[in-house]
Amino acid sequence: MERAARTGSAPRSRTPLSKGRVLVTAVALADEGGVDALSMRRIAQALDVVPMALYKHVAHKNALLDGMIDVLVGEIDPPAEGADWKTAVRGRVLSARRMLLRHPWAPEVIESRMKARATPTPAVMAYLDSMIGLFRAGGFSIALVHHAMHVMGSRLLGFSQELFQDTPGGEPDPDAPPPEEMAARYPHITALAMAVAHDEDSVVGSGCDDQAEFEFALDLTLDGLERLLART
Amino acid sequence: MERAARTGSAPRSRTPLSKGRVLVTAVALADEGGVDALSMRRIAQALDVVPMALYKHVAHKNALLDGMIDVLVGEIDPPAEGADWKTAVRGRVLSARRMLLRHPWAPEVIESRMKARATPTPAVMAYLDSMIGLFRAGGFSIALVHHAMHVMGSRLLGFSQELFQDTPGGEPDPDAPPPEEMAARYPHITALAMAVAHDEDSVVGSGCDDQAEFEFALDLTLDGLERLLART
DNA sequence: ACCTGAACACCGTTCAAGT
DNA sequence: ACCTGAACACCGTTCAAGT
Repeated sequence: MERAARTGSAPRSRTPLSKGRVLVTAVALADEGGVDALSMRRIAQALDVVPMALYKHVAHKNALLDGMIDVLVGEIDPPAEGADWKTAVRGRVLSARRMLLRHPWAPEVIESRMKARATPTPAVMAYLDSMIGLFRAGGFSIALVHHAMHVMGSRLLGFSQELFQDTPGGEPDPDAPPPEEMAARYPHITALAMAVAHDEDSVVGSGCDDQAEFEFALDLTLDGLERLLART
Repeated sequence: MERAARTGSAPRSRTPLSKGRVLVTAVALADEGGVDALSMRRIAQALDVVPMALYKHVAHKNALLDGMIDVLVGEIDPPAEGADWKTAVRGRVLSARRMLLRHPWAPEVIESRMKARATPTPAVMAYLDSMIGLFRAGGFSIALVHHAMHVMGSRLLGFSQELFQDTPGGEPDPDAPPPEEMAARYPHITALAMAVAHDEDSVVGSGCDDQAEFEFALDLTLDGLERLLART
């Protein structure tokens, strides 16, 4: 009877393997368990396939990571039509940030893969090209767009790049100093943390609105660029 | 005679192992071969020690990475004395950037470790505390420093966060499209790249001065903050 | 010709056996 | 009590044996 259950049909998943299915599965696994827990063997297992079958669709693990980046970039909204450059860029960056919040492992992977590659992945190239197009349509000279791209940097992909999250989580530090010693050793950080906590009448513990701060930083940057544009 | 050579002295390196030696060796290995090639076993080999000996000085590999970050942050110059806030912050960020250029693997490690930890590593905490102190001494209100920290983000540690380096290197892309197709597919990037290449009479190939662009972006940010400060 | 199991050369870390 | 070799449970990827 075991035999009957297995005869006449594919022994594994019915839908055939494809690069797209591999990538989407890999992204889902990374979302669940982080990128450290992502292995070729685990992806294969999730797809109910032998590990070596993956190598028909991705050359090696780095190529898989590149493909995953492109899946993510594909989630960024296209630019708003008919909007001025500033709102178009702003909206797109905020869309990129929403994507990053869904995939917290993305910055690390993008950071490592972008540095290893001679040229960005195709989807990133297309995204950057379209972004440059938005600036150009807004009246930026080539030289000024070049500056703008450097100024925006990875913020274009929604990187918030905080050095420390005001809303802490993650591994509790075993040898973290007690609060009173913290206050003595890092007086300025402590003062800031306390002020922020009391500042707003927010329900959440930290009192720091990350989204608002991101937009604040983004707007400061865009305002700076706008000022440069007006000067020419 | 082999026997004589080995008796009466430690069979391996004479200087005793210490956390500092482990960390410095790990940083050196990462500088040479990148962080992917860094393993506990390889560090042990470089120190002429059995792998397990490392675990007396670092709890596990993540703790080692944290320690390496602190070594790097220790390389950042202390703030200039007697300078106004803007030059003090500017100088320090540029020092951080010089550090990052010496350790290209750093952003990836910082990115991944900072996200995993509830609180930054001790050296990063001290650095941020001192940075906040610079702003405060310059007359920034607590609320404004908070904004400033979000605006500066990981630029404080010298992250240049380019999405693509104008001076390409790294793995050549096997399935990269030929130049003429590149131009058709990414017209804006191509136009920008060509303009930048011809623009300056630089000796280097690319024509993009990364250092100048970094300072440009940094100054735009600092100017924006200065404007906010003046408004209060 | 295609697919895949076993094998290779690595990992980080545990643990028990040695001194 | 300390140190360490062997072992465990994983990796990514090669390769030869199977169909």
